[in-house]
Amino acid sequence: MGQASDTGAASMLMRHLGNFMDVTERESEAIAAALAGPVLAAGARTDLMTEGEAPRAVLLIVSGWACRYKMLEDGRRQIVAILLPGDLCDLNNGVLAQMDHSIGTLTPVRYVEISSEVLQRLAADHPKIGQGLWWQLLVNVAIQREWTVNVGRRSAVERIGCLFCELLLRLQAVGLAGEDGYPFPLTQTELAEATGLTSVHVNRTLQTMRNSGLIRLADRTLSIPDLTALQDIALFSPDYLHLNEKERRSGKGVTRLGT
Amino acid sequence: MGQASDTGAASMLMRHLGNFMDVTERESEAIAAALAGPVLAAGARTDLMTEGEAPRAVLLIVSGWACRYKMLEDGRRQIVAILLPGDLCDLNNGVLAQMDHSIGTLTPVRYVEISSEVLQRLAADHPKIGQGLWWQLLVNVAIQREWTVNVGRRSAVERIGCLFCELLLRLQAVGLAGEDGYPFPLTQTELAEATGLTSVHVNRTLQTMRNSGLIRLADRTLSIPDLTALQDIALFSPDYLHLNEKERRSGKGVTRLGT
DNA sequence: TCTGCGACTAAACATAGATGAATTCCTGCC
DNA sequence: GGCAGGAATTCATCTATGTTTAGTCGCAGA
Repeated sequence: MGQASDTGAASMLMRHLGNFMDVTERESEAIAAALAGPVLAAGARTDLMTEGEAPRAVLLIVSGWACRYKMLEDGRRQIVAILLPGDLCDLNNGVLAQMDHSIGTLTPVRYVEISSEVLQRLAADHPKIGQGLWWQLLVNVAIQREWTVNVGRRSAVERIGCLFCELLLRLQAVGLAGEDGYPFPLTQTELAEATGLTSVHVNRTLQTMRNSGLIRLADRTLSIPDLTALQDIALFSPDYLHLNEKERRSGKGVTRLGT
Repeated sequence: MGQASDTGAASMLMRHLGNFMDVTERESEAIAAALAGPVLAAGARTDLMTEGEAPRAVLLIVSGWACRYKMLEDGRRQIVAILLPGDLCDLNNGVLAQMDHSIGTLTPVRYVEISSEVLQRLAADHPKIGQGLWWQLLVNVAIQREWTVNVGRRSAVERIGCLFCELLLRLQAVGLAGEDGYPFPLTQTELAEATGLTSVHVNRTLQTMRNSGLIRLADRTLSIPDLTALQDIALFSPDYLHLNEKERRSGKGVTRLGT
């Protein structure tokens, strides 16, 4: 924090990949070179890509929050993913001709656009980075599955609780959350769109959660006094985020207890 | 149908990839070689892979239906994807150490296991096949997103309607569905687990849909007398299946009207 | 200072869908 | 040919969540 270089595009991506692999000097230079393009900026609530368009490039979120969303003809909107700094969208390889969903910002966002070719070359020249990108993609799919479970089978408190836990871990993974809380920019309406509820019911549910001391949420800041309690109530299990692959692969994978 | 070779592992995969690319003689031989392993069989309702395990290999469904599912601690189950013949599961590249969901059969299934290395070599030697595998993966992610919308924002009729439409198109894409119907092996309980409903409510909803003539479903066979009507009622749009990429890429992409 | 807008809150009412239990219908199996 | 167990069906009841409406607050612009 504080130092300008820490919040650059390359270092943001490296922070994220750092959860999967150790990045060597050489690799870090290659990443910096690949992300040399200009950092672009977009205001809150604007589309970075729109359903139906041809995907132009791969987007790397540098700061701010964005989301993937789909709309039904009659206006119902579902946010299907939240994109945080360090997240790479649409590792498309030029395969799909048309976006089947939109990408929109939730807050003001800084981002860079990377061409598929540059990324492909990066992955080819540095296999470990290639694996890292692959890891990001697979984790995103895993998150998408978990979201399906979330809206399909969980109650309102559970849905919101799980989302809060997921975001805490993901933000911590890129150094953007404290021990037990983080800035939470979503409006209740957007929270509703992400959880498959209505804003009214989200409001009701947040009140309950506040009253029972599960969360504190005010002034766009969320804090979770007792993470274990929230995880238990929400039936949240962090496995699907695959945040510990590095340790596991490096052989010390024996440390797991119980399960 | 009928000829044995038509239902082999290689030809099943090629049927699927055929929606994305034209497969040359050379490529088809390479695919056949890569899938030379034995065809395995599993009964209905058994796990091919279980949450928590290390993924052994990539699975190619040759015949029968399977699914991905996740269970909550208290027993609630959500089916997050349906796997049909020609589908490749867990293009994992050896990156993730642990399955975050299970893969189970719905009917008796014949399948082959392919090692990541073999697939990687296949993709490296035949870039177009590599793209085809990439396409499969991206479409699966797109389907997953659509399922999130489905359970998050759609009503019971819409959810079931959309699922029926999706399966029709996907089965037609591998030559396993007729013009307006297909064998439908799921029980109402499983249908409920896939749509985020209860079996009782699925039953009610199916009655309604039958009575209004939208579908016929009996003897494990579904038929859709008026696909357009069902699509309209369910707010189904097939874009996310990306079944027309071949035409679109080959330049005649100008044929689209309206939109 | 006034006005308008969006976020949040709140309460009353409506309903889609869940729950639980009972009955019937198949289908495979002995 | 009878039986067992799962699947489908139906009913009655309940509740979590949606809908509607309205009020408050803070902030931005005129």
